Amino acid sequence: MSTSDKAPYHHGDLRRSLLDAASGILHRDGIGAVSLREVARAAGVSHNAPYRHFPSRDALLAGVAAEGFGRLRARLAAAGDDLAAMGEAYLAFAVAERPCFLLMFGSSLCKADFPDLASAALEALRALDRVASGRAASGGDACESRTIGPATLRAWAIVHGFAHLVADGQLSLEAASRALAADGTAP
Amino acid sequence: MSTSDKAPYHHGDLRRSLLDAASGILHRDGIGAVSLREVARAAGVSHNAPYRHFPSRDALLAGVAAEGFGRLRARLAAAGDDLAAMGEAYLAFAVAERPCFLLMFGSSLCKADFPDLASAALEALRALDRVASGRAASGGDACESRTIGPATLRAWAIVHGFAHLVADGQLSLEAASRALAADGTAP
DNA sequence: AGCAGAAGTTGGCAGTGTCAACATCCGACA
DNA sequence: TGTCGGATGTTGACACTGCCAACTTCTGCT
Repeated sequence: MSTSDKAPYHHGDLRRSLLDAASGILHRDGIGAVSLREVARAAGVSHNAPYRHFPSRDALLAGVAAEGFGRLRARLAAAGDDLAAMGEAYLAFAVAERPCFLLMFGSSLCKADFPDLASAALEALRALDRVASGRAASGGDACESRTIGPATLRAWAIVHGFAHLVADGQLSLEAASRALAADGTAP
Repeated sequence: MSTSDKAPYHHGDLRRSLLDAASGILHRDGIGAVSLREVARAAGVSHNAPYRHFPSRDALLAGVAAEGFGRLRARLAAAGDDLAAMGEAYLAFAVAERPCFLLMFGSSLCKADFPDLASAALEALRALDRVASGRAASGGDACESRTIGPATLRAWAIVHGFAHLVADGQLSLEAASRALAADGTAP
């Protein structure tokens, strides 16, 4: 409606608009407020248009979550090869994008149902893995979760635990950040 | 309908029945299936009866979650004063009561809205705190989360992180358990 | 030029949470 | 003992949701 003044053929790029609208509502009003119809309304289309791009509400949410993992990955990558910095970045993401973080790691979406989501998640964690298992140095018996090393697992659990506690409001970012730094992601 | 054959006055003890029914549905079909109407149906009352005992669906879920924290507390207490055992117990709870665990630590319930829930949660963690901060031995500058010590925070974050990863199906219980033991809840 | 199919719309159904008004039954008080 | 207040449970309704089916409109390709 801004780039073109002629109301393009159909819409131009719904799907993108839907993802953006959903993301906006998610951050503004929480996951409970993200209904297919509300999203459609926000995108200016009829209540059934989303079904041409997403087979279900959960599929839309999975799309939003997958993009969230993309942003998380970017943040982790920006932290370079410093494990501690990555932990900070993880935490910062959980705070800055709390609703999305909760969506990404919440139970509402079964990752098995959405391969794209699962791979986006794995992709994000791989950054963490690269650094953490490089740091491990010692032996390398691949843990049974074959794509992620044991050192990563430990680092991930700590950071993820703090992130959840912060996201749940049970802990302040400062306290978590301090505890994280003191803990020894760098033992 | 079993203890009395006469269909008692009103119901006897709805609220208890509602909590049980909700808990049953939660564990059987997941949180999405726990609707006020379904719970009422399972308890054999009309769709509006629950409102005499819970002001909203979330309040019912908060009640279920609070009882979950009670059971978690019992498990932690049963682990005695052994921090490692408590970690195992925490993990075991997350697996055995996965749906309830996800409800308890999920984002759907805002603890600020349900004081009973919040206090039940705190009560459960206090057991962890007692042992962990006893273990800390060193200085004791109370962390800003004044009811929980910093040593607890760290232990909690690790255990909680693993529990979430397991509950999300991203990690097997065995792997988490192994990593947890190796990690050093006993540094 | 015209057509197959993608993209979007209208209408409808079953299910939900919540509110309001009504019925029933217990316990307390006269 | 009889009656009445309030707690408990019921019926009915409303707005909202996800999803399905049938219909229209537009597009890119032959």
